[in-house]
Amino acid sequence: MGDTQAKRPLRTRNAAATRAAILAAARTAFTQEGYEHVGVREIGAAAGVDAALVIRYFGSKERLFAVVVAEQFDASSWFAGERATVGARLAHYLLTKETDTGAFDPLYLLLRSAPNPQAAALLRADMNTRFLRPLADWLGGADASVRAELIVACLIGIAMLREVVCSDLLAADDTERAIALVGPVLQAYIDGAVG
Amino acid sequence: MGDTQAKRPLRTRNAAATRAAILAAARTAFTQEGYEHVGVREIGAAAGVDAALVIRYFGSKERLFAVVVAEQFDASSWFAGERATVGARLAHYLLTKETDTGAFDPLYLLLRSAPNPQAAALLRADMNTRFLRPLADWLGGADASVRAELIVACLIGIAMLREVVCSDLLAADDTERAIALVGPVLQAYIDGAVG
DNA sequence: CTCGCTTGTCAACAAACGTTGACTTGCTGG
DNA sequence: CCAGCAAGTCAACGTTTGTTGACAAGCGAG
Repeated sequence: MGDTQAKRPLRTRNAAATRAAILAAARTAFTQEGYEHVGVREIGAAAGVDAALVIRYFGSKERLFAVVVAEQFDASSWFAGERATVGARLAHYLLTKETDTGAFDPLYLLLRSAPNPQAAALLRADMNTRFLRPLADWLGGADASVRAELIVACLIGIAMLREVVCSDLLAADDTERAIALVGPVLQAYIDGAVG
Repeated sequence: MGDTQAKRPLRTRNAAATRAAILAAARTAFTQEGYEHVGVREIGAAAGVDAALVIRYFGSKERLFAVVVAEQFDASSWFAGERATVGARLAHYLLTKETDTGAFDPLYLLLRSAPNPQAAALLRADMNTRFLRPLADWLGGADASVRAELIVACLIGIAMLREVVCSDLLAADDTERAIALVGPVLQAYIDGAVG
């Protein structure tokens, strides 16, 4: 966050390290601001590098975004541990996570970049192959794919609500109540105990 | 959709009618493509008018968007009729609605324009005052505002999933199953019968 | 009929964008 | 030690964007 100066090398010449720095900067920026609101100049500056180098290393902004998406889309960390408590833990994570942190979260990457058609195409592909499909396999049972989608829809919707309509509701006071309301629903989808 | 010619007046001089035409064009365009992917030139062309006139009538693109949002954000049509069947009807509407139609839907306006900070601020305000608050009042009971938010989150999430991840899942075959799974959850939030 | 206000168009603006090619700088193998 | 290639910078391009001010045209009142 502090290395915006460009004169002193600031890092010994190393293609791999520079590439990694660009990728890390892009990951943070895309997650926080979305595909279209991040410029390659901004990414370059955050990595302590000229914007042209970003293009030279990744071909285009779109391909850089594709690398970021492919690199980090992963559902396995979310749906792990004891199955009976996944719903509650997921609800807790969703509703207590700080929204303004730079930590990567595929959910925020998705909802902040979805309106762009090119970004949406990339997100669509990885969302299906790396998230929904594994989740459906993990769920098993009847209507596994539909249940997987509804779980993801629930996650996206809550993240979206916290992101866009953040001010008034879902305030700190109601967080516990919200967790108590969301958890069982998620768990019902996981167990296939609805309908 | 067909009146793109600009030479012949095509409409008698009428400020009110022209303003309405611009507003209608903006409504459709913003809903289908989102705030940032619509240019004032595009809106003007759809209304059979020069882009400069759009600005002269509404001050700026942002204010035009604000008018569109304020004009149409309304929850009352969704949460009407027999209370016991609202969940099922809502689920059916959500999952069978054609996504590519030009029909206005505040949900799509929201999720396609949310990444833009200025648009998000406007959406946030109207979402709260014109949607969540009335819905919470209509719901009543314990945790009304939290339940209202979770209902909206569910709607947004499903719309988002259909919009972004449209290809593989939530296909036509599974629609009935999805409706059967979503309806009861929404109804439970409406009745306050969760947790 | 004609004056004058309203309605509308046109050309141009400054800024930002991704991208490109030519240039300079630094490390390293022989 | 120095040639050569890799790593990085710089200036510029062509578009596209929202917005502006000056100008043309139409309609109603007198």
